[in-house]
Amino acid sequence: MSARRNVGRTKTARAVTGLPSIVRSSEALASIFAALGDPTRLKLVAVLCAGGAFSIAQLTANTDISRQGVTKHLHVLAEAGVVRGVKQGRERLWQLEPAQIEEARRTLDVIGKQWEVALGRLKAFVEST
Amino acid sequence: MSARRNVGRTKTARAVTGLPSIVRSSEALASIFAALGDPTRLKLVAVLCAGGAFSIAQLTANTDISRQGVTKHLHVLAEAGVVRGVKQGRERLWQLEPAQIEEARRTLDVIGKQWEVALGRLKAFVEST
DNA sequence: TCGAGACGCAACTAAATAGTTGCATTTGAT
DNA sequence: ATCAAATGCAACTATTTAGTTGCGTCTCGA
Repeated sequence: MSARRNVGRTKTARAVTGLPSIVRSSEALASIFAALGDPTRLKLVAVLCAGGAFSIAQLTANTDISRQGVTKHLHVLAEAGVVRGVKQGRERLWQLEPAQIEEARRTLDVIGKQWEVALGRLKAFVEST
Repeated sequence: MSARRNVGRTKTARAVTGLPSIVRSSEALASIFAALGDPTRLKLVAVLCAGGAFSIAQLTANTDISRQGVTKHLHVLAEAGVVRGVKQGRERLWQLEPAQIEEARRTLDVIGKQWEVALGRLKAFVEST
């Protein structure tokens, strides 16, 4: 796979040196966003953020898909660390893992702030004629 | 598509009535998260959040994939409203659309806060024996 | 004007994903 | 002991997606 990569390369858009931990471990971060990037999973998270621990059967009742479908989505969320399931008797109870949500939020915060700062610099530069 | 939905339905995990605009328009929101849910696209966003406007050729120079691959990713980001491209001469310059980023951040904020509140209630309930 | 740089479009491939069905396993309650 | 509830596991299908190649178009500059 991959031959003749970078068709049309030019001057390289470096100059973006100070990017924090966004780029590093972008794999894990992207997996968090990807986990949230599906309507069904987003609804599951919305239900779970009520703070309780719900069984698969309970969570299935809110969706239009089969129990096994919900199970798959839960595993995707768990893989990304957004959610955690604990076996309790004959059912498995799922709950949010807020740390990962928090990390994603922080990332978006950084992106937004960087953008603001950059806009500020640009404005200052334009006005410094 | 879909036959025998909701296999194993039980009591329905309602009781989650006050969920704000997270569930509503979950399609659009999910598309934002999905757009960020890919390492290549996350890196593109990281570069763009430096505040400048970069051409496709420039952005391609930072990745391991072809120019057309980058173009596709940019279109995914644009579809989600995360990014915007403006034609300028013979090149198209892409820049961030911080409003969407902000909306995603706010959503994660709400989720986290709801979780905290719910945990607080749970703790209070447990201690109110 | 004409060549090269930057891009757009279309077709195609391979892999991932969402969703299903069917059946086996565990466990609580009668 | 036994039945039903709740889940787990595996195979399978269809759609989406990431990435490619090839070629055509537009536009700047010598």
